[in-house]
Amino acid sequence: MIVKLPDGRIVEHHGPATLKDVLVTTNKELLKTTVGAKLDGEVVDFHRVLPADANVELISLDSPEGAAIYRHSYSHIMAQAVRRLFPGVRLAIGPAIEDGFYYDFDVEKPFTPEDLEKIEAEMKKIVKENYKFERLEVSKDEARHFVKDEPYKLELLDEIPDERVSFYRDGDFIDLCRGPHILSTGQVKHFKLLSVAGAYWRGDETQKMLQRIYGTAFATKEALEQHLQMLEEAKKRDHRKLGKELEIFFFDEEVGPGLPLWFPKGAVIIEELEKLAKETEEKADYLRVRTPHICKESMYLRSGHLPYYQESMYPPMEMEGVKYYLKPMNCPHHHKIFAALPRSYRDLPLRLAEYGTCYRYEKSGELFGLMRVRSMQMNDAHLYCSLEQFESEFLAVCQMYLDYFKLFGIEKYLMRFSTHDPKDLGKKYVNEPELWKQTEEMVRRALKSGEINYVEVAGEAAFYGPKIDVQVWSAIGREFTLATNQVDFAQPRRFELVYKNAQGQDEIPICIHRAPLSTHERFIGFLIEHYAGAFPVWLAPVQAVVLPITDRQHDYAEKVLQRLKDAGIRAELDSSSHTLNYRIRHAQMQKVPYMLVVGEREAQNEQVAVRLRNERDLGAQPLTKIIDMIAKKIASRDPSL
RNA sequence: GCCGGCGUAGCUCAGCGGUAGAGCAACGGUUUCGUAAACCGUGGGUCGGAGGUUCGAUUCCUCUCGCCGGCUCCA
Repeated sequence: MIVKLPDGRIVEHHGPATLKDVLVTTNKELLKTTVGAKLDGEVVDFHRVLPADANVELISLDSPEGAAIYRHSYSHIMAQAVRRLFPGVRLAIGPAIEDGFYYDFDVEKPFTPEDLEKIEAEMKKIVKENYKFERLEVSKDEARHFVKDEPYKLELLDEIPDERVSFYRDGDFIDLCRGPHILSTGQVKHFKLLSVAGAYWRGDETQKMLQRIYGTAFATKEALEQHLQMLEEAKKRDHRKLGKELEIFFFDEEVGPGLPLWFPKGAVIIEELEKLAKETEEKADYLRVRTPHICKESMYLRSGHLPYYQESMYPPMEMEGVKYYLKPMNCPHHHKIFAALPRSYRDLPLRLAEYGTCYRYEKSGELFGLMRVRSMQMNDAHLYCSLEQFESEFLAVCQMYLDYFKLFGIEKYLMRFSTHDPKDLGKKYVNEPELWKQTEEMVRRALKSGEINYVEVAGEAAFYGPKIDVQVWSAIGREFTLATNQVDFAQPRRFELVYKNAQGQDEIPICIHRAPLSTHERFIGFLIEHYAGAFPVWLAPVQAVVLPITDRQHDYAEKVLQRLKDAGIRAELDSSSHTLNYRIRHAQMQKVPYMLVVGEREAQNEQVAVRLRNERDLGAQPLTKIIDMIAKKIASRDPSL
């Protein structure tokens, strides 16, 4: 047997053995820092008897695979503690997740924060008691007998195809589990329970709600502390906190949940984003349109929104016996614009764009600051094209995302190709099985030809077609779809959209829905966190603040302010009677990119002393030069100061 | 929508069965200052809302609204 150690050295062992046997005889030290091994890509633990010809690579505690193993072990330790403290509990599932673990429990009374403390204390005991994790393999029948009082485990067992299944035991606790696990409960000592929350069994809202406890664990005390501190830091860049502090947006109880109000500073950011979108779309030959916020019921019956999207729509208002709905999407209105004129193949691709205002009745518990709201303005456009044009149109849209992301410095994102799940046809998705297959294949081909990295997820498509979603994460780690690029084969048919092809025959166009800049709400929510409130100059609500040192420079400061404004720079003058230090601190906390200090010397020489938001001091500079510099940064949307 | 937690001044928070307090902010005055908090003073709250228990409720109970952590769902 060949064992590759984390430092690259190789250890040989003769005959079959468990990993533990090998390490005990060759390198006992490694028993402390190794949590398992990789055997032909499969992760195995200490307990597996490995064949004589095995070629394994050790997994150390500090590797990502190692972390997943000990975190999973911690979900067992937590379940063990819960079982000791709440004997009537029924166990559901307990996996490792990114940065931690959870376990779902069915308990009579939901856990309180005090319960969490008790559970944590009990877990510490279990860690100290240092039980070995033992693997037991049994037949399914034996397994059923083992878990006869655990309804959730029985359900899980029924779904395991294998004839034999494994259990893991540590001390007084045993759980159905594939493994692998750490050597013993004392091998990793640093953990913390973070929160309790309700969670439906199998994530299905028709099923029973269980109690989920989240926790985190790390190989070292330092790593745990660092992680906890990172969580604290993340809270500081939470857009809900910064949004109010920087006077960007707020919510008002009386206006309603999920209905943000934008302060003037927020409106500035919106205007800048719209300017960017208009410029970009104009270059790409998009045409702007405008549509009303409501429409009659009949249009949403035709579009398919009413059968497939109704639960996300505000209830209708009735006038003169006709029902009107607030629009949850802009597409039907745009389809009407396509249909309003006779279209020829020469008109295609036709790209209709609008920052459309939509309203969606999101369930109250789903609302989340600006990231999930009920009123939103979408960076929307619908591209109508022929089958032949599809690929290049689709890829051009993907390229547009990537260009935007580069501009904003967005590096951490995931392109997700969302396809339909055939079992939901007619329920979540329009019932066109063949068209679904064809369209999805078309998108797959386009993605491959464009060499775009993506993951494919079934069951996440829009009701009218597959889509590419760009996933990002909020400061506190919640995942959101930022941009979206969707293919629609259903609505063009339903709206009877046609164009005359070169042979003079009617053809149905394909429609691409796209929103690379997401909605103003979600995009700005995301940007606030992405920049931690320190927007690049072109987006900063206040780009420069003029700070006269004393009242004697007031006139000159006014002049500087005027010159800045004349150059199109959003500038303010802070001539309040606070000390200079105070005013600098204030500007700094408002994340104003440029602080222009003017004292006696600057006033005499037509200069300003420039302090940057990043605390760099450019010293005294000619006013003209600085104005020129800032104006250039704005015009080129330069991310640097 | 579901499970749990929380709502006290603009913000961060203290208090608690006898009708409210701090710091910062705001406002007034003094200060005129060279790169992250000058000094003094003043005002500000139907303690989220409604009902109940009580001689008396911000405090205890019920309902309701909103927010937060998740689940589900999504731009």
